[in-house]
Amino acid sequence: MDAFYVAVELLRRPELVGKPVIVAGGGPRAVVTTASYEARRYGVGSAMPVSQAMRLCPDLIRLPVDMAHYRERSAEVMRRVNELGVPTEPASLDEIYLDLNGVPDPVARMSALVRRIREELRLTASVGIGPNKLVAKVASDAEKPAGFVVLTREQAAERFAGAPPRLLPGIGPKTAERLDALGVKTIRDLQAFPVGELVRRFGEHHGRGLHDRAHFRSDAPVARRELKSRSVEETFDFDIADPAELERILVRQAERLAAELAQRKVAGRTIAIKVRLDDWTTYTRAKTIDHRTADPETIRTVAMALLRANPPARPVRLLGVRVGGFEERRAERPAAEGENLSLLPA
DNA sequence: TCTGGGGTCCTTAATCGT
DNA sequence: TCTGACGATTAAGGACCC
Repeated sequence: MDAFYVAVELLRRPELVGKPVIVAGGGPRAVVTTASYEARRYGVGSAMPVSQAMRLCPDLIRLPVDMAHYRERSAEVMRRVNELGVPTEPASLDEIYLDLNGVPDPVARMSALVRRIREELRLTASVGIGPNKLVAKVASDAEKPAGFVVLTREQAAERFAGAPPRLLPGIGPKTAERLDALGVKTIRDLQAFPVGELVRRFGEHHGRGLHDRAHFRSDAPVARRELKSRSVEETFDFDIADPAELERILVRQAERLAAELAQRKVAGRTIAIKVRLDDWTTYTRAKTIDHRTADPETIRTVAMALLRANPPARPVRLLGVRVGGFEERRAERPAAEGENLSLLPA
């Protein structure tokens, strides 16, 4: 979906259409969640501090985040997507992969879908069609908004050859910087870079991944993914140094998190806290217990023990709690002769 | 008035059992 | 009893994505 949160907001604020608009959190430390295309012309973009965005565009209109509403509108979109009856993989509220293998005329089906979304929901979507998720993703981004790009792997490798490596998903600021230092300025440079050298410098996995990506090779299946962890975290408007206050906040977060786990009917074995200090140093501390839990008392007690064992040395900017390890623990070890598997812990 | 919140995946290191 | 290989698990940090 194109500028999804803003687009949804503009449906109820039609007088703002055509103006530079952002959806952003409140408070002095908020960042931009989504910017309208008009705002982007000023250089405003996602993840930018709102303070900076306002400096770039003083007339910027700032709307608060209303996730519950975006979730509802997203469900309306996703219902229409899923009516195609093909395997899907939601990537977020506003992105979804479809496995169109075996679908007779995928281009026609997808343009009909986009038309439906436009006419029934008054929202615009962009589509990328390709032989794998990587090509589809980059193609869908290429002509936003309302783009519709169909490419083979070879066409993608040629069409984006002149673009910076940063265009490829998985290559972020750090990797782009390291590649730049190696003289790799474009995807073409990356395509030509010896894979052995990439492996030597970035490691087996990442190195080979960079080479494959540059050539738009990808074999990740379209498959729905299970939730692995759930967390609650909060950046304070003002840094907090008082340990008692931090503990009160942690208790609230633990209880909120437990409620969400219960609602989703999941439970986990690993409980972790996250602390970000005023100088932006961040640490996490985790403890894995012998059973899965969603119990507020347990989560609160473990989180509190982790905080007390690791008291922040400076004022705290962010505090959070996480529960992970949802999946069933499975003994991979082959059974010894005569061993009774049924006596093993779950 | 620098830098959110909710996630995933990978790497590295330590530890433990067979 | 010691040693090494190896696989699994845990912990911590970091890169990346929307």
